[in-house]
Amino acid sequence: MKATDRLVRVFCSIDDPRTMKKFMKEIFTPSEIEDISKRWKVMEMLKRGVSQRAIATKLGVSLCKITRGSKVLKTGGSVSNRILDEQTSRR
Amino acid sequence: MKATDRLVRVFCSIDDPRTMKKFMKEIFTPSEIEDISKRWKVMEMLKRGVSQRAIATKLGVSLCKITRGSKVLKTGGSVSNRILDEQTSRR
DNA sequence: TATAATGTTACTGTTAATAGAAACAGTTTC
DNA sequence: GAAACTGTTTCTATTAACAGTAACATTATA
Repeated sequence: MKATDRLVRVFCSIDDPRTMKKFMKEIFTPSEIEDISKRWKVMEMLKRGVSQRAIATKLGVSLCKITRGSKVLKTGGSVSNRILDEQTSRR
Repeated sequence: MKATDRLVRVFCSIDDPRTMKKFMKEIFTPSEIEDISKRWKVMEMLKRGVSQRAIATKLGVSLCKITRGSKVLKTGGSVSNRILDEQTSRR
């Protein structure tokens, strides 16, 4: 099995948020954590219908990053899209 | 709750490897996935007692990256360390 | 239809991770 | 104790993600 798949399984095996956060701090650099958190926030805001320029201004993020997130959400079978849907409907 | 913590919870909520891999491809760039997979592989090899120079040669990875992984494993309460321990003992 | 708002793409400079290499420290082995 | 091996740190150059900005495309609206 490839290293990527083994890592995927490790992520799957962790279900406690505290442990997950600790693990992420071990395997990601601080700026990577910042980056991916921002990417997720972009996704959340796109899903809420906030305009790309408003997101850019509010988060201090460039448009290229947002377009990237936008494409993911439009992709068929997007996991991010499904998760955000579930979160919204649960409220 | 901060975006980082929300993202952490999303990771925790996924337990199917196929879904996890798909999600990671959505939120990480291809080179980031390459990078973190290599970091994990470094950890695995360090844990097996492979010398840092042997790892560097085999994986085409610089020593600074390996020292980074080495420090994580030595840290008290390292999640990576515990997971690798569990994997080893299970075989 | 003209204008405004929004989405998308392209370009340049910046920044963080890290490769590659060298140097130094500690340990082992002879 | 000298030589070899291993771990760690430091330095410079490279690379990918991305900020900032502008340009272009599409859609909405007045």
